[in-house]
Parts: sequence; structure tokens; C-alpha cells
Amino acid sequence: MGVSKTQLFDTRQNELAQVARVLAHPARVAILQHISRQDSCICSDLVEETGLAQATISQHLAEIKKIGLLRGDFQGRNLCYCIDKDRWDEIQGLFDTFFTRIGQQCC
Amino acid sequence: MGVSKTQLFDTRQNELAQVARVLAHPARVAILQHISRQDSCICSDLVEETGLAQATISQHLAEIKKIGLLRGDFQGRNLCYCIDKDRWDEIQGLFDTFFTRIGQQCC
DNA sequence: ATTATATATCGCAATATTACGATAATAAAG
DNA sequence: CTTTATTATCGTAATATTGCGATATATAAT
Repeated sequence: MGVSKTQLFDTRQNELAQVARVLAHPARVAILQHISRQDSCICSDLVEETGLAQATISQHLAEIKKIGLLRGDFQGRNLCYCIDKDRWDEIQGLFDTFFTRIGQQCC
Repeated sequence: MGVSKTQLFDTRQNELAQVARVLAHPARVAILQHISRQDSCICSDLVEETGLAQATISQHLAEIKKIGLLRGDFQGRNLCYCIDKDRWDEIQGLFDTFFTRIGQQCC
């Protein structure tokens, strides 16, 4: 059929999967790294940086926004994005808990 | 077009994305959790556990194997999988580095 | 208000993923 | 060697993702 049967799984499993999906594309990994490297946040020389089209970058940004990781503010002409640190730490915690629990129980 | 342009990104970015992709489905998260919960490893009552078809579970297991996270041994009739702890720790490290670096630099 | 620049959205094509039934392959038991 | 139980693979259908050109929207400057 081809539809993910999310109803078979619990909230935590679905949430982790949803967040992992955002990191499951190298462009989105690169975008997050690039945004974080700028002292003050950054707009979209991401297009130059990555070599992807503007529409494509905008779509990837939308995916990252969906899980609450981005905040955008206009600075002059430019819309500058930065990472929402609280949400970032929260998600880091999600992964850390997942990895640590399984790592302890396993084998 | 619809092809991920992996050549635009570096090895680390692609590796993280590839690993994240495996975690990007709740069934695979659930499978990993379930395998880790068994003292000795587990075979496939995963089908019962999840409610997915046997072929589907087998496919998900293959995805998890691709990134080196599973080791399988026959015990009697049953093929019992367990998590490769070394690889698990390695991947935990990958995510931890990624999250920590970005978390420090950002904003 | 108009213009210039930046970003988002739409529509489409190509490819990838998810799921499952059917079937093949594998390993223990008889 | 044959049978039985378990897991893997194949083929296929439905849906999702990726990417981009074209276009719409939004903000700042004039």
C-alpha cells in the first residue's frame, strides 16, 4: 500500500521518527550547520552555499520549521533565520534518551 | 526532478542523514526498542508486537542492517537479532557531536 | 504608491519509501 | 532426504519526497 501506519506506534516513537525525518536529508543537516555557524543568524546565501535552487531551499526550511527548530526575523531586506535553542536542546534530549536507554538494555 | 543531490554535501552530512533516515520511521524505532528490551536478543514476534506484516518487518530489519546496527544469530529454529553495541555507541556519538556543536555555536 | 529584492507557494516530473501477498531460501528436526 | 518453521526476496500498488521553474507574496527603499 505505501502509507506509514503511524497509528500502530506510540507518541514518543512517532515524535522521534518525525524529528529524525527532518535530519534524514543532507541538505537539511547542512542548512542547520550553516545557520549555526553565523554569529548572528543567516538568511539565504544558503542557495549559494548548497547549490540547490531557491525553491528547494525554501522547502527544506519549511520542513525544519515544522518541528519548531527555526525562528525567522527580518533584518533590513533579509529574512534571517536562527535555531530555536530551547527546541534544539529538547530534541537533543529526545535522541540522547533514546540512544542511552537502548544502549544500556541491549545485549 | 526528485533525486537527492548527495554529491553536493560532505561525507559527514551524508552519513548523519543516512543514519537519521533509518530512525525516521516509527516501526524501526519500535523494532530497536523491542530488540533492546529482551535480555537475550529477539527474533520475530516483532510481527505480533507491531501488527505489521512479516515481509514489512523483514524490510525494516534490512534497513537497520544497512547501517550496521544489527547482528543476527540462529538459536535453534529462530534467527535472533541483537544490536551491535559498538556501532550503536558510534552512532550515538555522531548525533551527540552534531547536536552539541550546533547547540554551542547557535544564536 | 512604485520598485527592487527576498522568500514562499504552486504545479509538475522523477524517484524513493512503505506495505503486503506470494514465493523462495534457510536451518533445525524427524 | 523430507518436513516444518522462520526469514528473505520479488513484484506490485499507493503514497511521499525531492527538485525546480514559474509565480505569488512580503518587506524595504525610493
